[in-house]
Amino acid sequence: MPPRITSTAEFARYVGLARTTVSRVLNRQPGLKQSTIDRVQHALTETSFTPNAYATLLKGKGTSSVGICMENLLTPPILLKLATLQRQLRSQGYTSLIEVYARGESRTILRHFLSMRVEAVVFIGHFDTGELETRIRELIGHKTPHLVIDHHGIPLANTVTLDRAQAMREMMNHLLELGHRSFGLLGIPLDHPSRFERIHGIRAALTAHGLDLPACARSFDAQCLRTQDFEFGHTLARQFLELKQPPTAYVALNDEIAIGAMRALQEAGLAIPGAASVTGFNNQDICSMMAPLLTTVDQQIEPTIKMAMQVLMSQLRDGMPARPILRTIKPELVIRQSTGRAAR
Amino acid sequence: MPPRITSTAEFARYVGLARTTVSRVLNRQPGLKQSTIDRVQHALTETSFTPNAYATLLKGKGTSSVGICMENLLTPPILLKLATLQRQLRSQGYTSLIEVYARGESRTILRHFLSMRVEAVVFIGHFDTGELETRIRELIGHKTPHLVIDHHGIPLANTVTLDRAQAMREMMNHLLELGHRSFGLLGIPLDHPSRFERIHGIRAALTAHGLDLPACARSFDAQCLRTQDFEFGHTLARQFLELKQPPTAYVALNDEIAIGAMRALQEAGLAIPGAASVTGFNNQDICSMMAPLLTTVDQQIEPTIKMAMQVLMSQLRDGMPARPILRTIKPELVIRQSTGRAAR
DNA sequence: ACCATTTCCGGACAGGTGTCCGCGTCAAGC
DNA sequence: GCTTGACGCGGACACCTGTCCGGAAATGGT
Repeated sequence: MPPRITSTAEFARYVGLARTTVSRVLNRQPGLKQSTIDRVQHALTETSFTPNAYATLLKGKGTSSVGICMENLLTPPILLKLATLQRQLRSQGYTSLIEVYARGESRTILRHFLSMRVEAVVFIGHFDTGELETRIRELIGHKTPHLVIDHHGIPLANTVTLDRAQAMREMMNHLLELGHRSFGLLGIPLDHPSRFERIHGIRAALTAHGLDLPACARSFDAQCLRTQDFEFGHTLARQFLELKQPPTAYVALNDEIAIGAMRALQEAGLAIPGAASVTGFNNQDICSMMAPLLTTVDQQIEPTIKMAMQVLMSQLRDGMPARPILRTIKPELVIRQSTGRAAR
Repeated sequence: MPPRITSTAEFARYVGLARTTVSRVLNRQPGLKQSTIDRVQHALTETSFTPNAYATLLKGKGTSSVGICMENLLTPPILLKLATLQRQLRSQGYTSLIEVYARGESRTILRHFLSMRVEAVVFIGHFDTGELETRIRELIGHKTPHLVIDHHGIPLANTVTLDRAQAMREMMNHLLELGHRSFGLLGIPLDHPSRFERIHGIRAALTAHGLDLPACARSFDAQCLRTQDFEFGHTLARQFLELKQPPTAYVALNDEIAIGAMRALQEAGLAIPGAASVTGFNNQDICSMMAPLLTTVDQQIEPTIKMAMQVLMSQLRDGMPARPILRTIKPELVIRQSTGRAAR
C-alpha cells in the first residue's frame, strides 16, 4: 500500500526523480524519455496523487471557475437550469461552485465566491431584490461579470429571463376568450415585488378587455402558510370555494399549486374544465399525466440557458458590457384540457 | 469608484497600512487599536476585497471542504438529500463541492476533488458498481474518508442506504395479503445489478408465500427506452395490458412511473384499486394529490442524512474506520388508496 | 576512447497569505 | 524631559507549484 502523498516533492522522491522532472511530465513538456513518462504515469495511478490545485491556481492567472447562487435546490425547473448550465460550463472548461441562497446570507456567499476568484457569478431564481441589487453593485464595482437568470426588475443587472408578463397576458387572453370573467389567483399575490411581472401581465390583458383587475380577480396568498406546494394549492382552492360566488377560472403560480387546486375542486364535485378552469406554470412532466391534462406555460429552458451561456461567454471574453444586458425569452402557452368555456 | 484589489499588499496600500497589520485585522489578532480596525473594515466593505482563498488554504492545513458526487440533478429525492446534506455541512463549517456523475467520468471528478484537497468524498445515488468500487479503493488508498449514500453492494465502502430489500418485502407482503398473485414490475428488471436489492426483497416475500418469482412476476424494462419517467410508466403499463392475462398488481420503481402507469390503466377503463393495484416508491408530495392516492414507500430522508452526517463527522474527527461502516435505514410503507383486494 | 546529443538534476523565482519578531514611533503619565 | 507601554512597520519564512536555466550525467554513434 503506497503512502499518502501530498506534494510533488514527496511524489518525486517516491518515483526516484527530481521534482522538476515530475512537474514536466505532469505538464506534458517535451524532451522527456518515454520510459520516464511511463514510470511517472504508473506511480500516478498507483498513488492517485494530484498536484495541489490551490498552489496551481495561485500561480496561474485564471481559475476557470464560475460561482452559481441558487434560490433553492428543490424547484424542478430551477434544477433543470442548473443542471444544463453546469454541463455546458463544464464543456467549456469551467468549474461550477454551487451555493444555496438563504435570506441575509448572500453577502457571505458572494465573499466566498470572490475569495475563490471566480471569473463570473450567476444567480438563478428569485431573491430579495434589495439584497440582490447590493450584490450586483458589489460585483460591478469589483469588475467581475455576472448574470441573473429569472429574477427580473434590477435595471443594472445583466438579466436573462422568461417574459412572465407576456406569459400571463397570453394565458389571460386564452381564458377571456373562453368567456371567463372572474379569476382566482393561486399563490400570486397582488402586491408582492417578486410577482409584479405576473400581475402586470394579468392586468394588461384585463384592461385590454375593458376589465378591472381588483374587480374580477382575487388572490388568497398571504393568508396561509406556504409549505408544500401541492398542499398549498389544495388549501387555497378550498378557501375560494367558500366564497358566495367562486371564480370560474383559477390561475396558479406553478404546476404543483394548480394540481393541488384541481384536486380540491374535483373533491368538491366540480368538473374540470366543465365547471371550472385551472392553469399552471412551468410545464413540468407531471402536467401531461393529470386528469385532465393541465394547461400551462412552457419555460423554454433550453433557449434560456443557451442565451445565458452566450451572455456569460461574451463577458468572459470581452469583459463587462458598457450597459446592462437584458434578454427576455418568449414563453409558450401550452393549451391542454384543464381550460374550457366558462359555465354560467 | 475604488479600484479592483486582488492582494493584501495592494489593499494595505489602499488603506495606508502595512500588509501585516491588515492581515492581523483580518484574522482578529489582539493588540490593534479600535480605530485601525474600523479603518480596515470600512475599506473592506468599500472595495469588497477578499483574501485569495487559494493562498490561504495553501498555507493552512485543512480546506474544510467536502466533495459530493451526484448521480444526477433531476430526481427529487436525490436532490432533497443533497440540499439537506449541504445545509448541514455548511452549519458545521464545511463547503460542498458538487459534481454530477457521468459514465466514465468519475475518475476525472475524483481527481478534481483530490486536487482540491477535500477532506471527504460523498457519493449520492446509483452508479456503475465497478467504477464506483475503483473510486472507493482509490480513496481508501489515499486515506481520504468517503461515504456512499443509496448505492448498495460494495462491501468495502462506507454506506448509508435505505433497506430497499426490506421495503419491497413489506410491499409485496401487503399485496399478497390482498390476494394478488400476479405482478407486473415497472422499471425493475430482473437481472440488472442496480436493482438486485429490490428483486431480492420481492423474491423473498414470494418464496415465503410458496410462490416463484419468474412464474408470477414479469418485468418489461429493457424493452423500451427510458426517457421521461411518467411517459415510461405509461408505456410499460400499456405493454402489460396487451398480455392475455395482465397482472392484478403493478409494482413500480418510483412514483413517477407508478403515476404514468395508473393513467394508462385508467385510460384502458380499469378502476384502481378495483381492477388493478399500483404501488410507487419514494413518497413524493405528488402521491397525495393523485386520484387515487398512491400507495408507496417513504425513503426516510431526514434520518438518512442525519445518519450520513454522523458517519461523515466521525470519520473527519477520528480518521477512517478499521472496517467499512454499513448503516441501513428502515423504510416506511405508506398505504393509501391505490392498492386493494385482488379481483378475480 | 572521444564527442555530440539527449535527458535529468538542482537551484532559483514568483504567486498571495499568515505568522513571528525585532525595531521604530507616538502618546500618555510622572 | 524622561520613562513606559501601546501600537504599527517591515523583513523573513513556509506553504506548493510551474518554469527557466546552467550544469551534470547518461546515452548513442563512430
